[in-house]
Amino acid sequence: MSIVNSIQQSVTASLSAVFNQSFTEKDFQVNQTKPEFEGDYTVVMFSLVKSLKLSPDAIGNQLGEHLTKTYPHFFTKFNIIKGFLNLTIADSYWLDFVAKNHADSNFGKKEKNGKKVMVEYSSPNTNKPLHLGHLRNNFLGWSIAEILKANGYDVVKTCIVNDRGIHICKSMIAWQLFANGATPKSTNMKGDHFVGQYYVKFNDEYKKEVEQLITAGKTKDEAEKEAPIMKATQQMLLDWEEGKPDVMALWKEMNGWVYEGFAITYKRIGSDFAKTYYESNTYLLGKDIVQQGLAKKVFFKKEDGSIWIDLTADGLDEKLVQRRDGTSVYMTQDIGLAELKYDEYKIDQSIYVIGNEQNYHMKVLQLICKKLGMPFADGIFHLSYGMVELTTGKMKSREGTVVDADDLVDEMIATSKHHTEELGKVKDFTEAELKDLYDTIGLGAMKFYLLRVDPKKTMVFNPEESIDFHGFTGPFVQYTYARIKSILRKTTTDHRLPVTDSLLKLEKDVIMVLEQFPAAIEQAAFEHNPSAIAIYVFDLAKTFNSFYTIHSIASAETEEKKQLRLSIAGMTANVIKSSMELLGIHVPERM
RNA sequence: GGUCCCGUAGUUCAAUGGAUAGAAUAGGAGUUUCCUAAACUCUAGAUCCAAGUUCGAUUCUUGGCGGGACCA
Repeated sequence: MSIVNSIQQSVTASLSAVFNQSFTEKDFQVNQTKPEFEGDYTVVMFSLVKSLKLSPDAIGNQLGEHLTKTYPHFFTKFNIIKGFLNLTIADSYWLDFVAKNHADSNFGKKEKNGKKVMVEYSSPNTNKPLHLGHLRNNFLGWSIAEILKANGYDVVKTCIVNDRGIHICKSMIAWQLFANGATPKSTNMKGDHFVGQYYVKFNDEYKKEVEQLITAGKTKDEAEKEAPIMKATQQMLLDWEEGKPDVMALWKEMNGWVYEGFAITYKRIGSDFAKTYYESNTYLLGKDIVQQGLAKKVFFKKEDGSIWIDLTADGLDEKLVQRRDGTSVYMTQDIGLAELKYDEYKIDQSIYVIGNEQNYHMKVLQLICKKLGMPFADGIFHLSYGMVELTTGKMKSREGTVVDADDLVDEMIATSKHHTEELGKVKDFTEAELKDLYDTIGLGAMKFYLLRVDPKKTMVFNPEESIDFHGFTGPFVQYTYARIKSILRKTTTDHRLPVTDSLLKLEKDVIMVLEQFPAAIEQAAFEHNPSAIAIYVFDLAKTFNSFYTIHSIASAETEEKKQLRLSIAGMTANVIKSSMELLGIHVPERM
């Protein structure tokens, strides 16, 4: 049980004993005591004033007396300041905590709870390479999956690849027109970048054609519709839907190139999927659901034959679920895919890691599923994340300000290499060890930078800050880990020695943070928020750094102190490693 | 036009309705005969505005102002 839970229990028990009224842990708050006051944890009295009809200080006094008398091995001291009851926890409690948990590399993780959750993330289009925004998505998805695993869930990671549609045909047409048969191999390019070129080429050409038509006297609307390259693209989409062999062959070949490129990027950044869905296989799903919905009168048909759902009673609009020509829309496919996922994996929860521009869409999706009585409807959760902007504003592909994922990873790793060489601490490493270290630090910095912010919030990507290795960064935490490992290598641990010393302030500070790790994991899962872990582990590393710069571990005052500090250090290393793993970040033994 | 999200030090980010709003970075001043200075210590600096609810509001409500997204 966590310390906060223990305090809540004893306080509820003491309250009923002293005041002869029953309370629950929700009737009062337990916080960590602010550093400027004496004590470890604080119970706030104000919320009890009304029901007890006593002053906060009077309640605090009686409660404090009772607690220290009843649980002398847990609470040693108390003081009351302005309605806050500050409690000091016995050193023996903290020492016991370290003794029990310091060697447990699974500390903080929960037993399996028998529930299964799916995390859909990444979900790229096959017409261009991944960019900075995708990185936030990938890191979030991976991390939330790990966090849920640590909370006892079985996790199925999935990806839906947007591999069909007009935008895919655009790069195909441009390739046909301009490539002269070039391939990624012949041009020595990564496949996704190669195909992305033609998507850009399409837009350039389209723009030219539209301008020409406008100069020839067409209106903007007409020009946009009549531009030959656009008409060719639309024809190609129709051909694709009919399964015309040459179009299918080109489509398969170009998507294949993209997948080869994606595979390299995914491997580097550590994304993986238990199952990949392809839109080309799922885009026809959901059509029968439309019919069911009509029969259940959840949907209605308009005069032109199009099918809608009326969500005005829920504060939303009417939403189209099938066009008048009988073709389905994104919403319908998404309902179909949601059902497919449920049928295939029998999941209790389905998390979608998708940007916040789809908030409305996802709200409607869940609402429709509920109205259709889908058994999985309540389990749908949209992990909505904010856009990544640049210091100069938004990323715009048309203005060429999109930060490419591969370039960024290269740059981060190059910077970590440069920095490491400058410091010259690992000159004895082999080539392979060095490469590994550069990857660890570079990717660590990047992942930490993107995960340390609350997912819901729009964040600003500052290139200079992102490659900073000082302060609130991945390398800072990694460095603390490496330092601990270095100390552990140079000392010998003897766990048979009794640990009976009392605690110094800085020792206790570290132990208190360590004790909060399980709570941090729970919070991160509850909020679907990896930044809770990033903030936690940074706090731990910082607290540990302050501790061990003042108190030597290897040459501690006594052998007992040394063993205690080694236990604290070892446990800190374990928890740092576990935390960073939850963020998808490796930690180096040396750096 | 409708719906939703966001405004906190110069900058980037924290803060289940709780004490004097925390960090990082940039600025200023220091720390190495001692476990890796990618570190540590000290210093200065902020809640968009106006009402309301509350013992207590960055947090909740309403109205402004500013920024963003989505739906047509």
